[in-house]
Amino acid sequence: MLIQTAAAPQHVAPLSAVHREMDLPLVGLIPGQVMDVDAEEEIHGEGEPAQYAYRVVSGAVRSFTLLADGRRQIEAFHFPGDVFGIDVGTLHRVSAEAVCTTRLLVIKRSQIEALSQRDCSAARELWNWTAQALERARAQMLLLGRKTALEKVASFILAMARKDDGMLELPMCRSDIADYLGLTIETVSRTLSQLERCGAIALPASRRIELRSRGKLAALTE
Amino acid sequence: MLIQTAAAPQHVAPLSAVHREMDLPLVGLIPGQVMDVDAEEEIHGEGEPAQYAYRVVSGAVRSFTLLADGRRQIEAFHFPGDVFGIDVGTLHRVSAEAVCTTRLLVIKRSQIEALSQRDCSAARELWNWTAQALERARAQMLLLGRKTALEKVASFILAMARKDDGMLELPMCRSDIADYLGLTIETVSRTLSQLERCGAIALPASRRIELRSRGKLAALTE
DNA sequence: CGCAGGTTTGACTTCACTCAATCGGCGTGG
DNA sequence: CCACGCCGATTGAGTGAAGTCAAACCTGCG
Repeated sequence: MLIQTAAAPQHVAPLSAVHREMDLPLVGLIPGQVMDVDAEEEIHGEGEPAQYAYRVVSGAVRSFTLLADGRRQIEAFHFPGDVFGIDVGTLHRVSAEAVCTTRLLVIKRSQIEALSQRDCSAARELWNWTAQALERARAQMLLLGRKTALEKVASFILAMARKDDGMLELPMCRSDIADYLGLTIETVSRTLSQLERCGAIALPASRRIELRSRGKLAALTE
Repeated sequence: MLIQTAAAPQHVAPLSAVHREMDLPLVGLIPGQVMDVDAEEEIHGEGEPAQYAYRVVSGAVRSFTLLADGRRQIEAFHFPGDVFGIDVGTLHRVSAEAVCTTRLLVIKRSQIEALSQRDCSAARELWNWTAQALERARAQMLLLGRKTALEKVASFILAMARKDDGMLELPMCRSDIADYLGLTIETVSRTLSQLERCGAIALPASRRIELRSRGKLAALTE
């Protein structure tokens, strides 16, 4: 992390009130602090005390859980605007790492707690974030349990291309994609090549995907 | 459903205040109504307006989503005490059906809304239910994406045996288990037979599982 | 008793995994 | 500027875990 390497997030620079308000409606009532993390750096670990919650300003974050032998399931990627790390108990139930150089807003859990006890609309916003995460988790369960490799990769591309159109730049490597989709890197790679061959996408660079036919992709999504 | 067959849940009998309070701390402030549903009956459908939330009194419920071609992923089973059907938006994002004859407490969504705007602790409880569902969804994502058939079935048995010890009676059929674990009924059946052969469980009837060695099961869970 | 549904088992197939080799882009150093 | 090495990505060959299709088996019920 920027400036200091201590385990706990360090204050870097308070954001201007205007900027903060734009980025954090409601939860923005709490004075968040900016934190910069390098690529691959851990933000919080599974089982650690949940002292902070986070909002992505720029960059990307992966939340994941591990099995004893190291198999990894990435639960979600978090992009600018997304909130993560709000767990109900006192411990984080997943680990989170920066996928690339990432800037975060850090919010003290104790302040969230205090606010949500005073302000029902803040409590409601907390609920909203968790419900949104649940909604995504449900879609991911359907993908993991019932879709083929082709459908998984097509769904992934369409989900990542929500905002952009035509071209998208992936911040994560193949093994991140594989662990998100419940596949191996080889299968991800083969499937992307297959999508390129059939004209659905183009792959000008390994982390750049050009959408050639949204229709073909959508048809494969089932 | 009992008494009437209309799509909307029907009032049956108000529960005594004491009983209601025991079953529904906080959300119990709202006068819930009892509803009985038959096995296989739909409770709410995906995309329907979310007029009600539910709490299981007795029986079992499955929440699931479908792909266009009918492939099904069961997101969760709900047992006595569990709350389901609290979605944030105005529409249910999953379908719910009774696994067997089931008694539910039904709560009007509008009343939940109203209460959560007045009472921060009620809002917090709503958040809690959703967060609990998310927690389970995360564990299920790890299972679906990264566990083998043997690990999936062993995990399932251990999760179902949380309360009971030694013997457990499953309310659901093999295809429900298969759609919950991301497997086929044949694989579930074969895997159960395998667990019986290796002495981890006994299967005196198709829906009855006797735990013979929790250790062996746990070892297979990874 | 016989049917119907769910379940188990068997034989075979296939999709995705494993292992291994090769490719390609990028940064470093000669 | 080019050569080298590194690391992630791609591709290929072969394997294996789970799926498909199909038959047999319970078990409860009319």
